Amino acid sequence: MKVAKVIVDVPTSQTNHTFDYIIPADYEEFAQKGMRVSVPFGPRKVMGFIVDITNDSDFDQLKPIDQMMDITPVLTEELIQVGIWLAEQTVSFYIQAFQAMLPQVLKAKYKKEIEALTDVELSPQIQQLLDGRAVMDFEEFEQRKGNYQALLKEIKAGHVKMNYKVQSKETKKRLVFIEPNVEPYLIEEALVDMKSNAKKQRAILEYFITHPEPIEQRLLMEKLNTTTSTVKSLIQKHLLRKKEQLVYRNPYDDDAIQPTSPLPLSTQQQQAIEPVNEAVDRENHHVFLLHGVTGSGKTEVYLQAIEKVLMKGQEAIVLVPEIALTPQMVHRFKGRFGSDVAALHSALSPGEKFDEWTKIHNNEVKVVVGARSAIFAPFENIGIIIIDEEHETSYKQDEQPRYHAREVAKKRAEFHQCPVILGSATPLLESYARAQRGVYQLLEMPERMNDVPMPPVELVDLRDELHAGNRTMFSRKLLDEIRDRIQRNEQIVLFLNRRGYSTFVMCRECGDVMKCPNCDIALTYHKSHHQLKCHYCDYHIAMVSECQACGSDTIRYFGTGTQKVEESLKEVLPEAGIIRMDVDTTRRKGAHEKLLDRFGQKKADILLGTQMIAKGLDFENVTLVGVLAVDAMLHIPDFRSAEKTFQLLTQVSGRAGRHQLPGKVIIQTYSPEHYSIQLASQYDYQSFFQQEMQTRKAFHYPPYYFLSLLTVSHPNQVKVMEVTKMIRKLLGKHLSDQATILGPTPSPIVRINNRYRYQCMIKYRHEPNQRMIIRKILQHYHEEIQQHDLRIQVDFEPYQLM
DNA sequence: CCAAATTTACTA
DNA sequence: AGTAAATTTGGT
Repeated sequence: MKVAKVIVDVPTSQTNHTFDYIIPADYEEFAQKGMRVSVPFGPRKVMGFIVDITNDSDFDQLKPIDQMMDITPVLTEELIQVGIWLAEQTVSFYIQAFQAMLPQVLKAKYKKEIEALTDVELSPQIQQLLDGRAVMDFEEFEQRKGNYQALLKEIKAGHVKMNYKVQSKETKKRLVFIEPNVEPYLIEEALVDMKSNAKKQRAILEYFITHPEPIEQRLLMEKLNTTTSTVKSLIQKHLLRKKEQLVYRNPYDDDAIQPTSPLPLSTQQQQAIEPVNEAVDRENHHVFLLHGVTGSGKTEVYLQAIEKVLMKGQEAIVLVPEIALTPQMVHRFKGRFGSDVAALHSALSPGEKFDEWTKIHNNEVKVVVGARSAIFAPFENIGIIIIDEEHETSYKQDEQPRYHAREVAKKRAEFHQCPVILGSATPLLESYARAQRGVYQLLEMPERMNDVPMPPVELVDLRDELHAGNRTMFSRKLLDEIRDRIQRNEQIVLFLNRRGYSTFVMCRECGDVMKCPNCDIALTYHKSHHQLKCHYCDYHIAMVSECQACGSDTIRYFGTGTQKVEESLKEVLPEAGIIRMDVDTTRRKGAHEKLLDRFGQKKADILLGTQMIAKGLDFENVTLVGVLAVDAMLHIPDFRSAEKTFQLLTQVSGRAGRHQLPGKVIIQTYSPEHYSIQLASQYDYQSFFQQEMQTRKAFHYPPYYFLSLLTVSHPNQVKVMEVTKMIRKLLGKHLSDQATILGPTPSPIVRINNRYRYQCMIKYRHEPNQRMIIRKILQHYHEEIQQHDLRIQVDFEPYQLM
C-alpha cells in the first residue's frame, strides 16, 4: 500500500503538519511528490500537496486521495525542501510557503453544490427551491434564501447530499482556427449551390478556395469583415470546421526585439567576471557582491555570465526589482537569449504569469527574469542566480511568508552548487559588511563605461532661499539651470520625494487635521477625484469645504504633491512642457511606458515624478536632474533612513548625462551638512559605509545586530498592550542574556482599520532558539488568535518597521 | 427545561 | 478554514 503525506490547504497551527492518505491503486503508478491533490478533510474536500510518499502509516483509519490535480509535479523535490525550510525560517505555515512558490492560478478554488438524490420525498420548500434540478450551486441556494435547517434535515434523511469540489483555477489560452472540412471541389460545388443573397458565406468559401490552409477565426473575420455567426452556419453545413490550438499568452512582442551579441568587456568587467566564471565552472556556491557604480556595465557582466551557464547546459535566474522590471529590461535579456527567456512580474495578468511559469516548468526556457517570486522558478539544474539592485526593499515580501529573496537564493544556490551574484551601486550595509569580512566575495567596478564621468552634484541650501525671501519650492539656482536647459533644447528630470510627505488638510482656525476614523493617520487630499483618502484602509470622503471641528472655512492643504509642484512650475515657467508621472497618471496599464516614450521623443522639457522615475531611466538628452527636497526621507523614524537617502540620491544622480552631453545634478535640502547628502553628492560610498557603520554599531543596529519585530494587533488597545507586555516578558525569560528586547511600544501607526498595534523588537547576535521560542509564544496565544481576533505578526530582519 | 447561542475539538 | 459536537446562556 502506498501512502501520501499531504500538507493540506488549511492555514492554522493545528493543521500545520502532514496528513496521511492512501494512494488509490489506479494512481499508484504516477502519484509523485510535489503534485497537488484533492483530499477528504472532515466532511469536505481540500487541496493539498504531496510532500512525501511512503509504504505505510502510523495512522490506521486512512482515507484515500480523492483526486490528483496534476499530471506532473508542480514542485520539484528541491522546492519542497525549500518550502519546508522557508516555513520554518519565517514561522509561517507550510501551506503558505508552498502557495508562495507557485503562480496564483494554481491555488485551489472551492465549490459546494447540493445534489438531490430523489425527486419525490423532498420537503416542498426544498423541492421548490431546487426547481426540478438535480444539482445546484450552494451559493445559488443561499442567494435564493434557502433554509439551511431544512436542507440539513434532508441531508440527514439521505434525500439530498452535499458535494464538495476542489478545482484548480488555471486556464489555457486557446486560439480558434477555421479550416475547410471537405475537398476543394466540394467547396466549389457548394459555392454554386449557395443562395445569391448569402454574400458573406460566399466570400468566406471563395477565400478558402484560394487559401485552403487553417486561419485564425479572429483574423478571418477581420479580413472578410464578417461575424462568427456566418462562420458558424458554414460549419453547420459541414463545409468548414473549427480547430482549437493551445498557445501561450505572449505579453511581449518577440519579433520586435533586436538580437544582440556579447560586447567586448572592459578591463574591470573582465576582472569582475573571471571569478564568477570560475565559480560556475567549479560549481562553487560562492556569493559575489558586485559593487558597480551606475553605468559601469553590470548588466553585460550578468549577460555573459549567463551565457557561460547556458553553454554548460544549465539554467539562470535573474531577479530585478519590481519597478525596474520594465519591458526594456526584459528586451535586453530576450535580445541576447531570444526565446530561452521567461519573464515574471506583477504587470502580467494571472494567465500570462501562469504561461511564463509553464514554460519554465516544461523546460522550454533556460533563463527567467523576474521580480521577487521568480526565485522559486522550478528549474532543476540552476547554474547561476543573479540579484540586481540587491539593496532594494522589494526583495522582502511584506506578507506571510515574510521571506527575503536573497536568503532563498543562497539556499537554492547551495543545493545546486552554483554562484550567486548580488549587484548594486549602493549595496545594503549588511551585504557590504559581509563582503568585507570575506563571507561574500567582493567585485568592484568603480569606473563608468566609456569614461563618462558621474555628473557633478550641487547642493542648494533651502534655508538660504527662505532667508532671501524665496518661498517657492524651486531655488533660484535650480530655476536658472532649468531655463538654461530649455533654451538649449535639453531635458530635465525633477524628482519629488514623496515618502514622508503627504498632502494633508488642516484648518487654520483651530489647527484640526482631518483624520481617518479607522486609522490613526491623516487623510490625504487627492485632487483628481477631489477626495480625501486614507492610505491604509479604503476610507474616502468627498473634500470638505468647512472645518469639521470648528466650522470655519479656512481649510488649507499642506505638504507637497506632484500635482501641486506641476502647478507652481507652470506658474514660474509657463513655456515649459511638463510630463508628470505619479500614481494618478500611471494607473492605467501601459500608461507608464507611454509617458516615458513621449519624454524620449522630446515632446516635453521636464519629467516630474516620484520614486518611480529614480530607476532605470536612460535618456541621452537629459542633462539636468533636480531633487526638490530630500529631507522628508532623512527624517523618517527608521534606522535605515540615512542609508535610504544615500541610495536614492545616488540612484537619481545616475539619471543625468549618461551619454555625450555632460550632466548636472541639483539637490535642494534643508540639511546640506548631513553626511548622507554630503557623501552622496561626492559619490563616496566607502566613506558613507564607514560612517554609517559607526552609527549602527553605537545604536546596536544591523549589521552588528540582527532584528526581529513582533507586532501585536487587536481592536482593544488595553488588550494589545497587555499581550505585548506579556510577550516581552516571555521573550525576556527564554532568550539569552545578550538579546535586547525593546518595547512594548506603539507602532509608528498606532491604529489601522480600527486595530491597535503595539510592537516588540529583539536585537540580538546569536539566538539559535529564537524561532522555537516565538513559535511557543504563538501557540500560547493560539486560542485568542483563532477566536478573539488577536493577531501577532513576526518579521525577522524587517525592512519596514511599521 | 428546552432551544438558541457560543465555545471547543477535530480533520488522516 | 469549516464543520459538528459540546457546553453555556437565557428565557419561559
